[in-house]
This record gives sequence, structure tokens and C-alpha cells, in this order.
Amino acid sequence: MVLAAQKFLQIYSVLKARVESGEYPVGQLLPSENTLITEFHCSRNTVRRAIGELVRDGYVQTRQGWGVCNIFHPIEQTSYTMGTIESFRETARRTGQKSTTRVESFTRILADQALANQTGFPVGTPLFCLWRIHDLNGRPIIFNISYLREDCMPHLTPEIASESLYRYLEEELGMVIVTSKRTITVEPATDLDRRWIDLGQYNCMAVVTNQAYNSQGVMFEYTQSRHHPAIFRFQDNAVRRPVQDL
Amino acid sequence: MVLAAQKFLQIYSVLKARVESGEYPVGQLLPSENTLITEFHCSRNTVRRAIGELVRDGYVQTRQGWGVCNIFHPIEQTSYTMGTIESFRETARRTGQKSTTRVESFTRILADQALANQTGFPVGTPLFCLWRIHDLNGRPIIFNISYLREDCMPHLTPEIASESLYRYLEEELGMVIVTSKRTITVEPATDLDRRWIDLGQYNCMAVVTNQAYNSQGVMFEYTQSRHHPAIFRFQDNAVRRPVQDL
DNA sequence: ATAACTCACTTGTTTAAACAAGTCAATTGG
DNA sequence: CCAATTGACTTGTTTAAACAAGTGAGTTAT
Repeated sequence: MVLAAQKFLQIYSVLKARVESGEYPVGQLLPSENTLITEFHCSRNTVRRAIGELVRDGYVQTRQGWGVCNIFHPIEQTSYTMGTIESFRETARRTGQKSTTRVESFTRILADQALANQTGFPVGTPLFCLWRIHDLNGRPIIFNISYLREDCMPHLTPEIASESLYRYLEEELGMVIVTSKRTITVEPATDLDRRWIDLGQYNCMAVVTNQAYNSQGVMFEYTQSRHHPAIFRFQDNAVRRPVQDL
Repeated sequence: MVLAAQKFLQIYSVLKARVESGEYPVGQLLPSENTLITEFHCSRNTVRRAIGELVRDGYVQTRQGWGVCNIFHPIEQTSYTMGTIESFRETARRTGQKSTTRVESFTRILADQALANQTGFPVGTPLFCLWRIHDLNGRPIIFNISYLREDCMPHLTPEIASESLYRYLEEELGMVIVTSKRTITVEPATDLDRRWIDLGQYNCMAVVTNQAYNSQGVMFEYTQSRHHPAIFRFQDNAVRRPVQDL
């Protein structure tokens, strides 16, 4: 039951495709849980789990006593999708654009107090420091500053880094990347930014700070992605939960 | 079982507090599901649901065959929390800052083609158009442009809007706000922005576009929140899900 | 010594059942 | 005619059980 995707993911995919294709009209109700149970030959919990994922995606909305309402609106092609971790390369491939990455600097350092405060690595941690430029359709648009724990990837090279870093970590090292904490801010452009990115009239960068944890709960990556503001776009679906101060 | 919060939320709150207080040390495992079951006198599903919420919050991380690892790091005080919908007023109160809101303009319009394209409202929809300024500690920092469906809140007044709009909708009208789609972009500052917000050296705004849906699946609000870039900060926890192209 | 296996533990998935609670239309009672 | 009730539907919460599958330590067989 691992080669074939889990049942709830299969059902999720089918329902998602139907919503996207318009098979379930926007603004109307999906079939009830009972109907879906008989269609997919599964338990109610499994149907509910699939629907729960669609809710998280902002595709549908549930209402007790009423049903599951389709609220799908096509998203912008160029946007990031939040709620999942997606690399630059994956986003570019999904949106059908041509992306390249080049390494501008690759050094080894120890985390000093200032860097420890900024990143959250313990003082003295051996780190790779990596500067990369991402081009989209031939134009540089993202300046990437990464700090990577050396003890998690001792044999990292600039060649590997210019390929997909995440593919290397996952496929070669068998590392499972589980959680990623992201912060979005807007910061004044630095000289380093302008050295590579043509900002035109803008004097700011959209900065995504990313802290990634492996399956052992160790933070192995701290990356600042400094985006050209004109191409930056982040999308998210929020579900309001009851406010509770227990 | 509705006055007393649901069981899984109670357990969630207790575990969350323990993680935040350091009762469960960072980097170590939480008690196993079985241990928690006996402590809370509940079923395994209920414990798992509580833990699932902590995972979504980026507080803990699970690993099959191993356990639940505490990866909590205190978040920035001034940051938004994604994954939940929180109003400006709620955020300010949570972070202990003094906030005020004033209405600069309150008009009624019909959605024309351009506005329909921008917002997603059907052409001809009667709308309230609302300009608000949010002050934090006496300084204007957010310029808010809202379009609100008139038929969802016929008796809206500027006085209500200067109070909490969401409180009015929820408590007075009984409207349940369920889903909210947000997009974050960085845009050049306009003359309208500069009329109210002192940007200093910056020439951009951090823009959060928000589309809110009520429980009937109707989009009733489209709001552009144009933030002073220096105080803007958005935080999020992403969980990597298996990529699957069924 | 080491490789393979076993075993006790962990979390992950799925099913089944019961009851709570919201919604809406039809029916009933005044 | 209108208000209240009923009843059939919906989703929401919780329990219980079974099996799958990953982890790591200890044991066994070679």
C-alpha cells in the first residue's frame, strides 16, 4: 500500500481534477460524503480526509448540515504555492518557464555569534556558505544566500549546488525534508543585490527566509532568497479556526 | 460538547503550552501516542489529530517508527501568523501594540469590467468601496482598500467600518468567515500611498490581497492591504507533501 | 566479528460505528 | 396564515480495532 498511493490521496486527486476541470460547477455543492463513499468504495473517514486536503488548498469549503461547496478559482500561473515546499526549479517547471542556476560563491565558515543570532545555528557550527543566482528566461531575478550544515552533507560541491540542491539531498543522501519555516519581508536593496539583479526603479527586494529541518528535527539549511519585487508573488489559502485561549 | 471545546483542541492546547514553555525540551521526542492516550483518556485518533495541528503550526515533526520531535523556536512578536485568518486588530492585540483605524473614504459603486477583472466580483455587483488607514502606536502604516458586497451587509456604515469590520460581520450579522485567499506582492508606491504613509527612503509597498468567502461560498470581500515595507513580516510553516501527478 | 534476523516499539492508513449538531423542507398545529 | 415541530438529510467529533510500515536494539547464526 505504499507503491500505489494512499487511498485518500487517490480520491483527493480525482476530486481535485474534477474541480479544476469544471466537472463540479463553481459555487455549487459537491456530492455528499455518502455519495462519494459508494463511488470510491471506501470509508467515510477516507473521503473526509481527501476533502480536508481540498479545503486546505482553498478548492472547496465545508459547512455543517449543508455540504461541500466548490469555491475554486484558477490561480496565477507564476505564483508560488504555499502550504507545500517547492523549490525554485520545481516552480519553474510547473509554470513552464526556463530556469538556470549558477553558483557565484562557495565557501566554508564557522557560525559566529552574529550569524548564530540571525540563522539559529549554534555558534561554531561548520557551514557551507553558498551564493547562487537564479535566472528566469535568461534574466537574473533571485539572489540566494544559503547556509548549510556541513555535517549533514559533507561532500557538497559547487557542481552539485548548481544542480538542484534538494534533489541531491533527497535522492543521493536519502534525507527527508519535512518542515520548513518561511518568513517574508521587504528589505532595502544592497550593493550585493544590485551587483547581479537589475532592479530598474525599485529600491527594495522581496526576501523569503527559509529554515528547513530534516527528519531528525535538525535545521540543516538557512536560506535567504532575495527576489526581484516585480516578479515576486506568494499565494496562500487560510482557513479560519476558532480563536481559543485555553 | 460544543460549549466545552472539542477534546482534540483541548489536548492541542495543553501540548502547545508545554512545547512553548519548554516542558518538552526542544530537539527531543514528545511522549508516544500511547502515553498521551493514557494521560488524556482518549482515543488514538484524538491524540493524533491534536499532534497533526502542532505539525501544521511547525511546533513538532513526526517520523514513522521513531516519534514526535519538538522543533519549536519562538516566533517573531510582530509577525503575522499564516494558516489562520487574523485581522489587523487581532494581530495588534496579540502583540500588545496600540492600534487605531480611521476611514478616509466610504463610497458605493458598481463593479465595472476593470474592477471585475481585478477583484473577481461579477460585473455590475453593487459594492461598498472603503479606504482605511491603520495606525500602529500612532504612526500610519497600512493603507487598506476594500470592496465589500452590498447585498451581504446592507447596513454597513463608516462608523462600523472604523470599528472592527470582522467583528460586525461575525457577531452582528452572524456571518461565518471560512476561507480566505491571500496573495503577497511588492508594488511601487503610488501617490495615494504617499498621501498617508510616510515611506522614508522606500519606494515600494508590501501588498496583501485578500479574498474572503462566507459560509455560502460567496466572495464578499476583496481587500488590498498596502503595508509599510519596514514593518511588514509574514510567517508560515510548510510541510512537504509527496509530489504526485496522478 | 559480522551479517541477518527477531522483537518490541514507534507512527501511518483504513475501516466501522455511534452520536452530536446544523440545514432545510414538509408537515402539523394553532 | 403563520409558527412550531418533525424528519430526512448534511457535516463534525470521538471511539475502537486492525493492519502496514519504519526504527533501533538485542539476539542469533554463520
